[in-house]
Amino acid sequence: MNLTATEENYLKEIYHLQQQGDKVFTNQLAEQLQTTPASVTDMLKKLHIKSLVAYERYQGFELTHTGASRALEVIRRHRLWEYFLCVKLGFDWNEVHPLAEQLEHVSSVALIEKLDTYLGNPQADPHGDPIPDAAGNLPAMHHLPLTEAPLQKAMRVAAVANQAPDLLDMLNQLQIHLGASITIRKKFGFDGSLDVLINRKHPTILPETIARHLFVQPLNPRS
Amino acid sequence: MNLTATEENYLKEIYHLQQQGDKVFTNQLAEQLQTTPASVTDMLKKLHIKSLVAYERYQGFELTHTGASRALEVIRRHRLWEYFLCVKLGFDWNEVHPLAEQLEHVSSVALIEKLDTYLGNPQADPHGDPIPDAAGNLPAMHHLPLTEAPLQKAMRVAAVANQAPDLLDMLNQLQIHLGASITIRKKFGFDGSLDVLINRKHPTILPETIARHLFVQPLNPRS
DNA sequence: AGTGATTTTTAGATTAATCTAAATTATAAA
DNA sequence: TTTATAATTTAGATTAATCTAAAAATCACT
Repeated sequence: MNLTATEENYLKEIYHLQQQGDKVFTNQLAEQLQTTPASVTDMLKKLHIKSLVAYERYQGFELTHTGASRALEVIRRHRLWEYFLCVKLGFDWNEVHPLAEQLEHVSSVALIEKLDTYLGNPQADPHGDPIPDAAGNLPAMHHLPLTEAPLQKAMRVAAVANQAPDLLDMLNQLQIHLGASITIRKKFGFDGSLDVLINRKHPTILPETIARHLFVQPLNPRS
Repeated sequence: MNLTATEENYLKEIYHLQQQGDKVFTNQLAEQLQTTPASVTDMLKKLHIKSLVAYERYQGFELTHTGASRALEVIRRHRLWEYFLCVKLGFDWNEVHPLAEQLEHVSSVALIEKLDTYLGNPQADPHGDPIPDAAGNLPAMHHLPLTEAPLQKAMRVAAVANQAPDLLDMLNQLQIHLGASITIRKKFGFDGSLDVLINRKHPTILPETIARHLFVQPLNPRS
């Protein structure tokens, strides 16, 4: 069955929220989608009837198998377009999210498969987020949050877990891009801030609010 | 002011209908948009209030200067996406129209300008239709309909004035693509059918219903 | 277990786009 | 110039998505 752009957005957000704690709640989703709890309830009833979410009033909800698979299709489209916008059209990584939000709702299997081929079947989008394949499988990523990385060990930035343009803009300033090297020199107990070396050259204090969104991997990953 | 996808579609169709006879009428537009005359009237009132069409009840209507300029923006986006789909993604010219109908409504000036640059500022889409520049100027094309081309003279196919997949499919079969050569050997007075030579090799009878949609130019155009 | 605060849902409207059926205006032909 | 036909508009509903305000359910704490 065909979904509206709005329905697709709901599924996508529910999917993302499920990544941290399996049940999702009305207010949580309303905030994420910048809408009211009442609107969320309305939409949930509809998605429930379509068997895309498992929903019981007042009890929270989660995607059904079908719902998750539809969500992954949208995420696949979103990330492929982001990749296209950066790599082919030369957009900066902090500009592509809102454009991909629009492009992801263009519905055509043939279009996405040809785009994927044209781009060379990329594994991750410009923020390092994995791109599901046509069957909905997510390539495994071996990341850990920078806040949990070992001290004194150079790590490679592999993903940024937040698309906020302001964050990406700040990372640009700090010369932190995908592939950049970060070495933690000291962790401050007071607020979790990190004293780091960026690209083996620039010492910087990284607030925990930033570090939390950075995902890294060892410089020579084997597994 | 921002327009909805529906409003953009109305403007685009009005623009196309104005190309043949300046005033446009309700039923005409309703048929083109596959909707009812009542819906057209509703929308016209809205577009009139927004100063995009000059409209007086029962008297037909036409685009204002602003309306025409907005229509050309949509046409520009449509044709650039068609070009992208054919040239970069490898779609066939008879498949791209419905996809471009969706992509054309993604609104971002930056996106279209980067796409245009990436494609090398093409002058025409895969059907030979000229692509307006960012300022809304249409590159002049020097075409004439095949039905009015001289006899015994090899002509180059420069445009197809109808996107119907069935027509394009038929042209594929006949080996008529953009750039193909057509020589009219005889014109039948009975129904206007043409006896032609395609690509200097294949003699074929071309019904007037097909010929009407083909636009050609002399093989070595100077002007 | 009782109660106050929080979360969620319902009730009732609103806006954009659409439709059908009825009424109105224009047009063309006798 | 009347009148039948065709084109267009209006009136009144419908559907999807949204909202505010009020009601209901759950939760958390004493």
